[in-house]
Amino acid sequence: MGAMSNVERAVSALRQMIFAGELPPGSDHLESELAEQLGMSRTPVREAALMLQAQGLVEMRPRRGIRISPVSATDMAEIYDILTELESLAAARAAQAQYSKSDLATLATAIRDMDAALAADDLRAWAEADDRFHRELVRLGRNARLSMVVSVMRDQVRRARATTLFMRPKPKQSNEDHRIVYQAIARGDVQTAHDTHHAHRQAARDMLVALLEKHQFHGL
Amino acid sequence: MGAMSNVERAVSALRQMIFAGELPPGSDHLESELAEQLGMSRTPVREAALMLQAQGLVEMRPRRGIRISPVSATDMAEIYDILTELESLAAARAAQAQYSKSDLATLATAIRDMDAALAADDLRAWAEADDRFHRELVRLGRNARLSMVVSVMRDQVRRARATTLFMRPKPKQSNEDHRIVYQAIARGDVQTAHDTHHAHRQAARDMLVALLEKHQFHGL
DNA sequence: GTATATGTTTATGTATACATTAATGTATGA
DNA sequence: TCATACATTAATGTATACATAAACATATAC
Repeated sequence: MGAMSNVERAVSALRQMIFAGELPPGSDHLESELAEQLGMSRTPVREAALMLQAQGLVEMRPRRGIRISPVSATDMAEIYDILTELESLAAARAAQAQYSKSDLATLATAIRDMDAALAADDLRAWAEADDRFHRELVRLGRNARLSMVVSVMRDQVRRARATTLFMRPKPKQSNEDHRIVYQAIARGDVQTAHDTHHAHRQAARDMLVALLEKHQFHGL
Repeated sequence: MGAMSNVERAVSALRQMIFAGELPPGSDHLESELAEQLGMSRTPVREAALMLQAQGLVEMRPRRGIRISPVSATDMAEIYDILTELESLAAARAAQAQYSKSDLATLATAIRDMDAALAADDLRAWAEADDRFHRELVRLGRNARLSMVVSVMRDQVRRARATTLFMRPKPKQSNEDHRIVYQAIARGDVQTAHDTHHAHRQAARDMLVALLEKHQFHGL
């Protein structure tokens, strides 16, 4: 029925704990501890940790336990550089694909939700809709591997957001950019879709890196 | 001494077998079979398979065994699209970094080796030097995550090369491109480095995809 | 002959036991 | 006091045993 293996349970539980900050960046955890917490044996925990390690969320170090990977300003710069290139390509491909208005409904909804969240000053809701927009954008680019890579990178960004979301300036220009990208895709303007999104992500990168550097989240 | 775990041994053995074609694309293998072949228990084989799965080399399907991932023309298009963007970024960053001639020695050597291999009509040697060039280029871009992603993608390309290397036209333009990229990096010409490499990879993509499509390597 | 239900097989998912080995603590000597 | 060698500890790496559940085959009904 609820055909979900313990490994899957462990993966999503650990992810949740990491994103919630319950397992703080840089902290170490024994396989046996985590296994007990999750009510299962070490085996599925180990396998889950291997998967999360492949996604850069944890590092398994011999005899030191499972370390929750820290995210430094440098890391964030690396990640955003990758996101910038790959998402821009996805935007270009989406524009090339000649999608109909109804194909783009999810994008449009996300944009409206961001507007609403911003008007209501609800940053959490904004971040959620922003995620939704970017995920859908990449999906429209129709490259399964690219989607995978981007989603792994976005996971790592998400972890820093607890820190950055309430320190960064209100994302006003951001919504403007999204709208331009959306319209470019709708009318098949490949260049504009690509370049606008590229600039959008690059701006976000510079802002976030500066923020993290300023607040000395270097090794955290 | 030779501190190498069975998991590591399993990973490199399986990689070798996959690249050598000993485990053909699309074939299925039981954990227990592989374990016996490698002279170890299922546990390290399973862990190795999980890692290779994260890199897209195999797929673990419940009760069907470990499947060696096939690489179709569509897959190749996806992979090259990613390689194109990320390697071009690396080229741009390398040009930005103002490397000295001696920093670029490895690149230069790779180019010379490609020339020599081409003159001697030794395609294997050419492919090896070509790999070396691209690996070094990415390294010079100084983005650890990007290097990782690119290396995973390149592994998948390598698997198709057994098929494509001797069917494709002689890589003559290729060497020309490499030289232009090298010179652009050496003089700090970011735009040329980026654009030339971008076009270089895109041309390779189109050629390879056409080749694979023609020879109906769709599901293989 | 087809389709459904039932039984059998068997590969995997998980738990557990054990071997290995790195890290820590202790003692000895200078 | 400090350094080195040794013993101890304990976490991981690996093997193994077993429960589970999917795939296959068989049989039965229509």
